[in-house]
Amino acid sequence: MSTAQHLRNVPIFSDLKDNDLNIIADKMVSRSYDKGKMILLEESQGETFFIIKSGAVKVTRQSDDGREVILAILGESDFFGEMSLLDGEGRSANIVSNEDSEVLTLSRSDFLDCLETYPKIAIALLEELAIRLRKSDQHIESLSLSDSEHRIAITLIRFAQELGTIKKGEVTIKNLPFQQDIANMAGTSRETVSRTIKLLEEKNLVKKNKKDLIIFNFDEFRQLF
Amino acid sequence: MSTAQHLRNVPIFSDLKDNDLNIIADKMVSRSYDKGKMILLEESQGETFFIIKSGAVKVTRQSDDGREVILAILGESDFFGEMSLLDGEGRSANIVSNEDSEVLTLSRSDFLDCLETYPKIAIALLEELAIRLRKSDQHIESLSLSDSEHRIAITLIRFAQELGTIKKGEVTIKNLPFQQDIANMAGTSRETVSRTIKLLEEKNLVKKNKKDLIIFNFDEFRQLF
DNA sequence: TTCTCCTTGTGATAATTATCACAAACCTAT
DNA sequence: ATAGGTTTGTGATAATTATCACAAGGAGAA
Repeated sequence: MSTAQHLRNVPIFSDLKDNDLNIIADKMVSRSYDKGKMILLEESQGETFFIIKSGAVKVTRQSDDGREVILAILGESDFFGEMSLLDGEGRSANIVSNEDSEVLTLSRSDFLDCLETYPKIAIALLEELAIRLRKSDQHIESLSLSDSEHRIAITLIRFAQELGTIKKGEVTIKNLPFQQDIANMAGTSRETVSRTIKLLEEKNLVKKNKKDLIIFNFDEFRQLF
Repeated sequence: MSTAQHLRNVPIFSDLKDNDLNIIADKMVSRSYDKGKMILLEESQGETFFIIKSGAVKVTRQSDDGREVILAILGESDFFGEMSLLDGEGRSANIVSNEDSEVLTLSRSDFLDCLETYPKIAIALLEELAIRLRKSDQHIESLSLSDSEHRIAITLIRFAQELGTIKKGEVTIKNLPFQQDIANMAGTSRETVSRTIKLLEEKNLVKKNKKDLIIFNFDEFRQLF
């Protein structure tokens, strides 16, 4: 698939005319990262905008003693790197390739030019940031007000929405992330994740199947948490 | 002060020419809210953009059983209401007037017109949203990885940065918010806030003075937490 | 297959923090 | 100044969750 065709799938570019899309596509450079590779380091200066062509990345922050929080997992057609381009501050998070991934990159100046030239892109980007902010707010709420069972369930809901496939009310999350990653998203410990998923199974809300997790009744499940 | 003069202080409008500023100012309507009044209700449809002319507001989310998280406290020249205008979703938070406040409002369509007409506003707004997202990320990190002492200290640092006055390394937070509000921001209980502030006083890091709180050495304090 | 490494399950225990219950301190208006 | 309403301080206790320790399970390499 051509670069322009990839961009077509990215919400912030989808409003553009073919012609304009090609102009931008020409400025982009493709890079690949093996699973586990660090793509962006916290603290470093932000000079690049990234769009995920294939694969997935983890957005994380780390404390001094090495524990990490996972802020988000981004997949195909998602983008990152925009924050420090926009506000000029250093990176606020690490980005690690979560599978072998290919990304398209745009330099700082080309990115900012784009925004000036195509107001529609800026507006679409605003929309996307608003969505992310909304998710962050929900995340903060759940960390502040919910116990670990709820937080873990909410994390599973997030995965279901992003990686799940629905089949008459039943959602299957293929390749559920490791318990440690779920714990790092839910702000709890690995052991608590293990115990809680067992609890949810005992309540007949979910079922594990090898590396997959099935949520029997997704609507009811969301209702509950 | 005229509406246009107020807008001049708002970062997202500060790049505009006087002329354009006046055009926008003409479209704005002023409203006032007494302390404690609900300005925006979670779940309701978002149709208005707000700029704070004077006073302060609390951005909160509430759980079913009535407990609340405070996501932010916004003051003069800050704005809110943009999120649901941008992504079309319902409100994601409540806004409550925290003091008697005056706000300027802009209708949905005027706001969106502004963004189309003045790309600079859209870019400045992107910048502001990036800053907010960054703060949210930090907030999530601290809720996930820190114990209550750290979270409370971080909350005090936030207040110091937003409401504090510095005097040779010493920051005074005038009119420290209620312990209950601090607790709702830090994701802990009111009692824990009381005990923790006492602890910080015993460590000679801060001192209470009536309704004010003094952080003796702000740089060191930030270092520690 | 078998060995090794990584991931998961689970009990026991410790640590942290919430909750409850008041008393004390502080405001504000009469 | 006093009364009534808020806000804060503090002990005792309970609940939740982290941590430690290790067994068991699974996946991939030799």
